[in-house]
Amino acid sequence: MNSPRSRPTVFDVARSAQASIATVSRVLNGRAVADQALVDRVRAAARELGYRPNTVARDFRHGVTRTIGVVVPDLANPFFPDVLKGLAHDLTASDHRLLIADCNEDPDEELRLVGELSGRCDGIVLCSPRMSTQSLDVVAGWGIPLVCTNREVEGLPFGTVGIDSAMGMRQAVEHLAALGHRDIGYLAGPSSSWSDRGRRAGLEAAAQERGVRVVIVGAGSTSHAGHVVLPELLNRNVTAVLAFNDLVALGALARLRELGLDVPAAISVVGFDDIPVAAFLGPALTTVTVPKHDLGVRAGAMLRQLLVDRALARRERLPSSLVVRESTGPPPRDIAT
Amino acid sequence: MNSPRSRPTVFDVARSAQASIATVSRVLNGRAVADQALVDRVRAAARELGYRPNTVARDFRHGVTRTIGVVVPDLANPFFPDVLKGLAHDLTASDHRLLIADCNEDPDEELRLVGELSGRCDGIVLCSPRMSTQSLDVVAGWGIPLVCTNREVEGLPFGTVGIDSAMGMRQAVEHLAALGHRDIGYLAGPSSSWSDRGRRAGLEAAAQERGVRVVIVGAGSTSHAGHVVLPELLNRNVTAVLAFNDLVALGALARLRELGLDVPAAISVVGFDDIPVAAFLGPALTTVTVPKHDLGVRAGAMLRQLLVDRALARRERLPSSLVVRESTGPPPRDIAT
DNA sequence: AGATACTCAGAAAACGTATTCTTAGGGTAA
DNA sequence: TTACCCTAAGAATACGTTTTCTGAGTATCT
Repeated sequence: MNSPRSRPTVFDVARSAQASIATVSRVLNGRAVADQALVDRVRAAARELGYRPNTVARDFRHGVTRTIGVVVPDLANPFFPDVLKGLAHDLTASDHRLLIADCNEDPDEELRLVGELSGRCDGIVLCSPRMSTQSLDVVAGWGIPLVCTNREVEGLPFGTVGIDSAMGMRQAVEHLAALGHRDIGYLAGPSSSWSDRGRRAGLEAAAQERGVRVVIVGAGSTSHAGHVVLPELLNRNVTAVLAFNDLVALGALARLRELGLDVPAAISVVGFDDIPVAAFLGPALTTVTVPKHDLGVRAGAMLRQLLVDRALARRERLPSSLVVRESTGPPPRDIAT
Repeated sequence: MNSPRSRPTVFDVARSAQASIATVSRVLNGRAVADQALVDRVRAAARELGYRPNTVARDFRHGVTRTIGVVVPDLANPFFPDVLKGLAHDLTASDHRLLIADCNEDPDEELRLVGELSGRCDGIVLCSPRMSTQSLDVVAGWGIPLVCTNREVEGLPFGTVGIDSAMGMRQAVEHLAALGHRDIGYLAGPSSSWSDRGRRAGLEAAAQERGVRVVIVGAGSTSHAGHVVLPELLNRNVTAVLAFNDLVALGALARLRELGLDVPAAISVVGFDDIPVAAFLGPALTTVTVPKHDLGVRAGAMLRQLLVDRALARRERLPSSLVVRESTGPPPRDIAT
C-alpha cells in the first residue's frame, strides 16, 4: 500500500518475508542461504508479490547487459534474416539476447543506430555496413566489441567475417563462358556497398581471364532497381546478366518477361545470395550461394571471443559457390548466322 | 589515470572542468546554466575525455528507456519487414528506439522474448502472436503496455490492430466464382495462427454464400509447406487454390510448374499478404493485399497512446482487398464436355 | 539602506540491485 | 572453560545519472 502502483522491489519482498534485501537477493540468485525456512519465506513472498527483478537496475549494477545488437541495412532483403537466425542460434546458446535494428540502407542512420545500441549492448554485429570509413573510425573510438560481416576493414580492432565472393563470381563466369557467352552484363549494387566492389572485382578478373566482355550498369539492391535498369543492359548486346543480388535478378527477370524475352533461351540470368525464394521462381534462379546461416554463427562466435578479449579480433572468410538452376543456358544463335 | 581503462563518467568530466557533477549534467542536457565560461569548460572537458553518458545508468535513473520492443514469429517472412518499417517510421519520429526479436514461430520462445524485452522496453508490439491465451494472460499480469497485431484478444488490456481478412477473402471468392470456379482448395496456415482462423472463417462464409465448395488441407506458413502439401489438394478436384499467405502460394506455384500444370490455364492460385516479390513472379501472383506499412504505423501510434495512459487500449481493424494479377483465370473446360 | 526575493551552482539524495563488510552467534579445540 | 574461528544473515556501499535541496551571493523594492 505504501507504493500504490509501482512494481515491487527487493525491499518490498524483504519486508514481506521479514528478511534483509541481501538475503532476498541471495535467495533469488541461487546463492547459498542456510535456513530453509527463510528461503521458503522469501520465495513465497516474491511469488505472492509478483516480484520481477528490474532488468535495467540489474544491468546497471553489473555493468553488463548480456545483449548483442545487430544492425542490418534492410530487413526486407531476405538475405539478412538467414544471417540473423544463425546469429541468434549461436548467441542465445551462450545466454545472450539479440537486438535487431534496421537502418534502411542509410549510412547516417546506421551510425546513429550503432551509437544507441552500443549503450545498451555488450557487443555489436554490423551486417554489410554501408557507413564510410571515417564513420567506422568513430565507432572504433567508442571501443565497443564489434564484428563486421561482408566487409573487411583495415587497421581497426574489429572482427570481420566475410564472403569470398570472387570464388562464386569466377564460377559464374566460367559457367557462362562454357555455355558460350562472350558478353556479360552486370547490374551493380549500391555504391556504398563494400560487397559490390568485391563482386565486381571478382567478376572483372574472371572475365578478363576467360576473354569475355563485361558491361556494368548501376542498379542498386532492390527488385525495383533491377526492373528499371535492366533495359540499359539490353541496349549493350549482352547475352547474360549477372545481378548484384537475387532481388535485383528478380526484378530483371520480371522485366524480361514483360519484354517477351525468354529466360534462358533469349538471355541468361544469374543472381547472388541464393535467397529462399530463388529456388521457387520460374525459371528457378541460377545464383551464387553463400553460407548465410554459417555467416551468422561465425560472427556470433567471433563476437563472443571479442567479449572476453578485445585483442582477439580476427578476419575470417567463408566460401561462395555457384548453384546452377534453370535461368542459365546457351546464348541464342546469332541472327546473322 | 585514476581509472585506467574504464569509461569516463560525469565525475571525471566535473573534475577536469573544475565544476560539480550537477553542473556537468545540466550543461550536457541543455538545462539552464548561466556562466558561459563554465558551460564552455564543461563542454570542452567532455569532448576532451570522449565522455559518453552511460545509457543504462540514465535509463535506470529515469525509469524509462524510450525503447519499444517488437516480437515477430519469423523475420524470414517478407510480410513482417514491411510492418516493422511502418512501426519504425512512427516510433522513431517520436524519439523512440525499436528493438526487434524473432521467435521462430515458437510460442514458448515468444513468451520468453516478451519477458526479456519487457524488462528493457517501455512497451511491446506483438506481431501475429502465436502464444496461447493463457500465456497472454501471464503477459498481461506483467502490466507492460502492449499492442497485438493480427490478433484480437478478449478481456485483456492490450491494444489490437488487425486486418479484416474476411473482406479480402470475400473478394477473392467472388473473383474466382465470377470466373466460373466451383471448387476451391485452401492451404491452411499454422494451427497456432489466429489469422488463419479468421481467413478460414471468411473464406467459408463467402464460399457458402456463393455456393462454392471449399476443401481445406493443413500446410503452414512457408513455401516449403505449400510445395509439399499442394498435391493433396489436386486429388480433391479443385480448380483454384487459395493459400494462407504468399509464401505458401509461392511453394504451390513451384510445385504446379514441376507437375507441368499451367497457371492460370490449368489451375488458379491466390495468395495472401501481397509481399514484395508477389508482383515480380511469373505469373504475377493474384493476392489479397493488406496495408502492411499502415499496420505498423497504427500499432506504433496506439502504443504511444498506451504509454501515456494504459486505459486507452482500443481495437482497430484495417481493410484488405484483392489485387488481381496473372495467376487467376477461368477454370479449364471439363474434359467430359 | 535594509530586508526580501531571486538566481546560480554545488551538495546530497535517490533509483534497484548485487556484493562487500560487519557483527553476532555457535561450535570446536586446546 | 575459554579463546578462536567459522558461518550465516543483516547493514552498508557502490554503480552513474538526474534532480531536489540548500546556501550564498546579488539585485530589487520599499
